[in-house]
Amino acid sequence: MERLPSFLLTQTAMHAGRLVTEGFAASGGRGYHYRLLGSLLADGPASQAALGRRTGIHLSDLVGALNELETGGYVARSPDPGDRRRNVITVTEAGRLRAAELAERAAAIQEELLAPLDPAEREQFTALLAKLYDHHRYSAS
Amino acid sequence: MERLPSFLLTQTAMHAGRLVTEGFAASGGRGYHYRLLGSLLADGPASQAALGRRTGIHLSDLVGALNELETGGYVARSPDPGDRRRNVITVTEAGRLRAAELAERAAAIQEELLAPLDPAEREQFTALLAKLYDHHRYSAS
DNA sequence: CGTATGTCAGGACAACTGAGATAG
DNA sequence: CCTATCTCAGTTCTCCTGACATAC
Repeated sequence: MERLPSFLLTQTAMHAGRLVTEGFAASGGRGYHYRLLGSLLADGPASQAALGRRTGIHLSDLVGALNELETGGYVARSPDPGDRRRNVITVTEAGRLRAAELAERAAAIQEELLAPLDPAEREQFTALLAKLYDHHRYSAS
Repeated sequence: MERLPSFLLTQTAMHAGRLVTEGFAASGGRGYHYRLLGSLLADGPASQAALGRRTGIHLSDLVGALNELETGGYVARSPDPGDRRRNVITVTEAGRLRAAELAERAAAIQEELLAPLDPAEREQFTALLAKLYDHHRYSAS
């Protein structure tokens, strides 16, 4: 049981989730904020639907997360002139600073999560996880 | 972002959780059932409080899961003669068969979860996860 | 007309909290 | 008196469903 991958995975992820929630809460943020700002900075402005597909965040939850980011002045919603159903989400200057702040937090969280692993093991672990993630991402749905 | 361990871990675990829930539901069971029967068979009968500590299942949730197992005739609750606050939980003969059935399911689930990894990678992955699990298990709390 | 988008209300599930009764 | 055990009611959190209005 203590060697069952599905068990180890879900238990460890639960702990990781707590680290993320608490780590970002210490900066007054949430994991979603980092994911969204990161995606917008890495791949450019996008509509909400596109953002949802990119980040894996559910459209229903996106609305709330973007409201929070907009209230903080970190992103702006502007109507897409080419398709009036869409909002184009862009990162503001404050959002850029905020993203850097959250990235620091994120790094600290990874450090805490992976503490017992040496650099080679961390690399291995991440690579194996990515393999699983990609496999299930494309085989499901 | 797609390389961030905490992200990969929680996303992959979410998928694993679904595989577990669906896989066991196909046999009319739950992940908790397998965890509990497995722990009882591996480490012997126990009180509910001890079982909770062994399996990481919350005491409140244990009550319900044991009710289900008891209704199915897989475990028996009997008062502990040495401490009348306690129920001693034992596995019945039917429970033993049930555990074997669920173990088969569990094996199929691991196979599906780890499908893209070769045997050596599976071994590595499990060992690294166990290292993380143990670390956080004993450093937290 | 059918499909995509953004919004909202609420359901399902698991983890957790708090309170109680009983026993040590 | 304080702590441990078992039980249950109910909160919280995330993920998800369904419905709606609007625009393509």
